[in-house]
Amino acid sequence: MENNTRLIETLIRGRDFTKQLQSLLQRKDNLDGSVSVSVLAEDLLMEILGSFSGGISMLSSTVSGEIYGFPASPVGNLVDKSPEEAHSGKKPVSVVKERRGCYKRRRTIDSYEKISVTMEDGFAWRKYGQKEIHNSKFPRCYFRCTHKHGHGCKALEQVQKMEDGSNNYHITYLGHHTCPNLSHHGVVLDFENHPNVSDSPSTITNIHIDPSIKQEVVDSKDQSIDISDNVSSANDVNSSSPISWNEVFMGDLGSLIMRVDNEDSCTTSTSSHGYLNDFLNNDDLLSESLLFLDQSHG
DNA sequence: ACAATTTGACCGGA
DNA sequence: TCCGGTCAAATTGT
Repeated sequence: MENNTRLIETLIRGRDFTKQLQSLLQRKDNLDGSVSVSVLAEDLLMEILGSFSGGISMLSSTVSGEIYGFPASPVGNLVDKSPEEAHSGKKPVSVVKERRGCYKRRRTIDSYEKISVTMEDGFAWRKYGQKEIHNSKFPRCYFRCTHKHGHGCKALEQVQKMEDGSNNYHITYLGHHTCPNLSHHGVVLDFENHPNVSDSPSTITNIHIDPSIKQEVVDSKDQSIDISDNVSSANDVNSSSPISWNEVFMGDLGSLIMRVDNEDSCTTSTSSHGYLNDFLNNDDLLSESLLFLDQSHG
């Protein structure tokens, strides 16, 4: 219960920071020089991301501590290897046996997907695996946050090249960054025109999200996603589905901001800013999102 | 020397 | 048993 209070406080903090960022970005519209503004915005973004990540990880740790849990010392004893074992490519049986049950497969919660022209997203990722996927032309690459050890950050990323002939990547994010220094490695807000969104003078370009991005929450197999449909409809103002609150929480805030900005740049008739404003101004929606989080983790 | 990546084996859910 | 996610030794890069 005390945790819930802390969680709410944390999320409210995040909302307040987002309000500040919003007014900052609005102020930016009236300014031509945006260097100091973008620095401020970057700091605010860090605060926001920290608040949301903190709240989410609080919830994760209290409700389902094992979701992302890895055992502290999963590895078998390699010191006892005989010289023969050490030189053969094969691992000794004892080592293999001690690895049994050494990790738990994560559930497919706290994930969201997006399509992007680049794998670069401002976070520092380290590749830890690659797999050929059945019936897929391209392998899937597995990344974890570089700060997994330093800060215990449990964020994971899966990247697979799309088979539709484009050079887009299908990126799945699992978990949230809890490392504190995320945006200093490339998530920089600048407000120069992006070639693909030249209509908007206030486009955040250095977060790698393309205007065609459409993100979805995926928490069950039944919610299969036709990526190509989503990409095509993302630029269709009439079919563009409203962002939902679970998307707000499941996605990273950079994507959220890009999406809002993107729809703005597409001069959609329905003000997508409304969704952000709703979140910023409506305490009921905050409670609603908390309820959603509670359910999704239960 | 240390960090990052590659790659084949292991693991568990379906 | 299959398939995809993860581990960790070996290899490569800085």
